[in-house]
Amino acid sequence: MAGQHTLDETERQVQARLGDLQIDFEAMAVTSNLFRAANAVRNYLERTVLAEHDLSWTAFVVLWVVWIWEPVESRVIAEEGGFSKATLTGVMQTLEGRGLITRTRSSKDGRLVLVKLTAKGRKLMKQLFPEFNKGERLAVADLKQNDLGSFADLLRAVTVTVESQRTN
Amino acid sequence: MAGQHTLDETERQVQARLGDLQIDFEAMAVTSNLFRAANAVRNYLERTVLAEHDLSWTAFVVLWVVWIWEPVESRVIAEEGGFSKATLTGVMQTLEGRGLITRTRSSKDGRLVLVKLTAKGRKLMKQLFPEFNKGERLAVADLKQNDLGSFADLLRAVTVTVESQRTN
DNA sequence: AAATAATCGTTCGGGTACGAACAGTTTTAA
DNA sequence: TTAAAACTGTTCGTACCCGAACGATTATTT
Repeated sequence: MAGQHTLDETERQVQARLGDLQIDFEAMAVTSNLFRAANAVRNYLERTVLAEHDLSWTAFVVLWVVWIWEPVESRVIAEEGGFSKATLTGVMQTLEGRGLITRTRSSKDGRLVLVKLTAKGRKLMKQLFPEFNKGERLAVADLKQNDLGSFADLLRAVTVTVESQRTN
Repeated sequence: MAGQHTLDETERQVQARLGDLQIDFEAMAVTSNLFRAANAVRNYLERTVLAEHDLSWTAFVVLWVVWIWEPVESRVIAEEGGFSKATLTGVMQTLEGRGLITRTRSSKDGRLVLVKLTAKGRKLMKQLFPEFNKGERLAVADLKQNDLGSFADLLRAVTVTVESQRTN
């Protein structure tokens, strides 16, 4: 477990520093555990499944999105993966250099770049994704099967709420 | 919303590429939504509350842990925050340069470094944390109050499961 | 006491990660 | 049909972020 301190102890310390200011400790617990969990799962999968294929988390997500939806515009990859276009450019340069994807400018709309997997990329994903999914299964192994659906729904609700706040 | 495609459509595409290979789609949905949610919340809070104080997410987490538990060893900060010692060193150098924390080598154990907030750091956190918590509250605003506790428990369970897998 | 092992924080190298500014393309206004 | 606005992907600068290797310190063996 990451934290050594109990939740109660943490709450006491926060109140000691803020006096009687109202703090929503349940919201605090959700966000802090959200990050701990996401980080833990990411680091675990990067160290095990992905390290064997010399891939970062983001590189894998890019490959996965392209694998499922190719040919696909850069913009869509960034949205689906949840990272910025700037980040995506760098990651795709790496993947293109390793011969896993190709980028071609669209003839319909000169602003768009269409991304596809190479044969090498497809072969990699066909082997890698089942291994990756095995890791995902392991990450939720201690949860009741019955909870998984509502768990995913809660996570989705957080995403929707927060993204509706975007100024754009 | 980040993804434009439905869950069903995604599952169909995956199966089309893997034939009859068994895939745990519920586990897949949990991890993918876990990251989407964590990323969305992080980016939102970085763009709003933290940007006003010119702080990154990680820098804030470091300040928060130190604020609550000072004086505290580097090792504990990395554990509580869920990032590596290497990452921590860089972030703390930034924070020390901005006069928000101090680092002193322990006299009891020459390997340890003890971290504290400066007066400036404490003043910052006293103002910043309530703002930050308001953002956290907003992120879970659309969830039923009744679900928050079990949601945090599910997240914690994932962390525990994954971290028990560490080879160490 | 001397050798060995364990622990801690830093450094190093490479790969993300972001917002802002940019150039090129397409769409919309006037 | 020009001019203005919107959109896409890249570049730039700065800051993370990690594992591995390292030097320093402390604990454990023998």
